[in-house]
Amino acid sequence: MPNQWTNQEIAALFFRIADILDIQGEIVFKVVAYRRAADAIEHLGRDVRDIWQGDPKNLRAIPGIGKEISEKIDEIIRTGELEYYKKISKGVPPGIFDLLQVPDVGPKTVARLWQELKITDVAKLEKAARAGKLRGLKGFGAKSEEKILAGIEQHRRKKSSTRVLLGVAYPFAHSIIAALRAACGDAIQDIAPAGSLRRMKPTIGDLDILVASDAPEKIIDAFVSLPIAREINAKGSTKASIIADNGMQVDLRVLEAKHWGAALQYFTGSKEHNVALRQIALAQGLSLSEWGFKRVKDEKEIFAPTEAEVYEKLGLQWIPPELREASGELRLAQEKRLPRLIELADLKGDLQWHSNWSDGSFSIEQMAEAARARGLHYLAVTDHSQGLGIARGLTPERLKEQWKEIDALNKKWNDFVVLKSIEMEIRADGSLDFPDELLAQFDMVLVSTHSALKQSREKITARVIKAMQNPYVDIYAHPTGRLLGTREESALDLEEVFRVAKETGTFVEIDGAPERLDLDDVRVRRAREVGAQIVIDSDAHSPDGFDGLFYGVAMARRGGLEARDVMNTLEWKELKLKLKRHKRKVK
DNA sequence: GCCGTTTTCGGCCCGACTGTTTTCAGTCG
Repeated sequence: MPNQWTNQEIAALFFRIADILDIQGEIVFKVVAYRRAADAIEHLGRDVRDIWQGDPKNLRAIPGIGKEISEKIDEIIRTGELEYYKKISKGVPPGIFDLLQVPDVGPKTVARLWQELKITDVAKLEKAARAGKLRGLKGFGAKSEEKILAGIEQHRRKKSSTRVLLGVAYPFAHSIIAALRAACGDAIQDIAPAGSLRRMKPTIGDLDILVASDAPEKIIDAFVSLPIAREINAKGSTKASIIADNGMQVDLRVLEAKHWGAALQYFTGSKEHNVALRQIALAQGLSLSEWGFKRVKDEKEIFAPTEAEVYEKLGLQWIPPELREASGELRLAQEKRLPRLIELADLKGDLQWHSNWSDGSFSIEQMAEAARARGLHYLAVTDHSQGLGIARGLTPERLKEQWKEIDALNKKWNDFVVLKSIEMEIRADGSLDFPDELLAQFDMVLVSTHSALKQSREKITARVIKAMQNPYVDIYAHPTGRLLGTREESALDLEEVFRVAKETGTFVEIDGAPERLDLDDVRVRRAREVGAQIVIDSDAHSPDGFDGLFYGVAMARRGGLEARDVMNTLEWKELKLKLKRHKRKVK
């Protein structure tokens, strides 16, 4: 029986090996190789055993994994241990790794602190710095001590603060942009968020905002004078950094319009995408930086005023920011085969949201009018079923009352329809909250789990699969059950779930609620590869909550989905034909 | 350690900043 190391655990081990080699002064390329391999495993989207299948050679299909590392993974899967790690980690104090996390303390510094001063954790480092003992090291002065103490302080702050949800950071960034536009008017030639926000990652660390302007002082002054600026970290002639009143760090950079394209590309990242892009540039005799291109042979500068020109110059299609994670997008752009990503406007309906019949705050009519105003054509009401008592889950009796209300409402519009659905609880034993006779009367049925989320992989997977095999179950919602920053994913075997979803014709959901964003990009990509059909829902509990569709679409875009991959881009009339219950009828 | 329409050996992204240096090493993003 193979042991159950997760991808994340295997990745963490290789990251740790990289740190040890780094401190030991191993050549950086070897260190980088381990980090690249760790990163690849972390973002695989499927269990590494599925690729392994008993033969380490299979693993070499994964970019960044060659002979040595594939054999190490093989050893970990087979034995649950890694001799090489035991060997190199011998005698390495565990506090060393925390030291590496302190800003301005890198592997070289850690090695010297450890060997020359016997400093093996952050507490000892702080003590030594305060006592003025670091300046004894060659190349260290009083300023180095100050810098390290400041770094320790920052490290502590960072450790205690969590990343901010995309659903919070996105509107916040755009409010800053609006405020700068209002304050600076024509002085702003262009302005955009960069970094992980522009790539629409589920959580955001710092905000990066880029401005093209000929009057940088004016922009910088306006920025540090914003009412939301609680502290000013740095203020120079072309960049500034503040801590906002919500605790987020916001960095602003101002540059000339001729550098805009290269700078926007550079600051959007990801780092891995940029590294790969520069390699492509180099192969064409071009050196790429945030300032533009430089021809290697004669150092001639070539500007890229727009981002499209950066990619075009390299013979690539422009790559949407959501895809820039070095997960195959560059090859697709070279072959001019990038997907035409889904957009918010492609969605015709929302298949999960809640009214005041259960734990929502607004009536079905209020929610429907809000959705209609956003351009949607249908909504499937999905209040909770009785099994979720805490959310005032519906009994069959109350359900019948709700249906009367829905029937009456549907007389109101001829361009909009409210459908009868339910968010039905899959009980811990895999049984469902309602009998099939009742399920048959819904327009569609969505299922999910809210309890016993810590069941073993086997148990929870079997539970979900059993539900998906029910002929009246149409959608499996927020599959992993994660709550960002609050609750880990369940141990569910998603590969198996996607496979069964395809086989049974059950849709899997991307839940766009900002605290969920479940599925994430990696899983979305894998779901499509396996052949599962996907829907995007808001899980709204109020009219504002329909913003969840926008964030859900962002996850779909990150996962490379086109409109045709998402079932609720269809009008209800067409979607209906895709449901199991209808397919069965026409057979 | 990985990888190959310039290579199975010899490369492996780029620039800025900092502090301590008289030319550079380390760190960061």
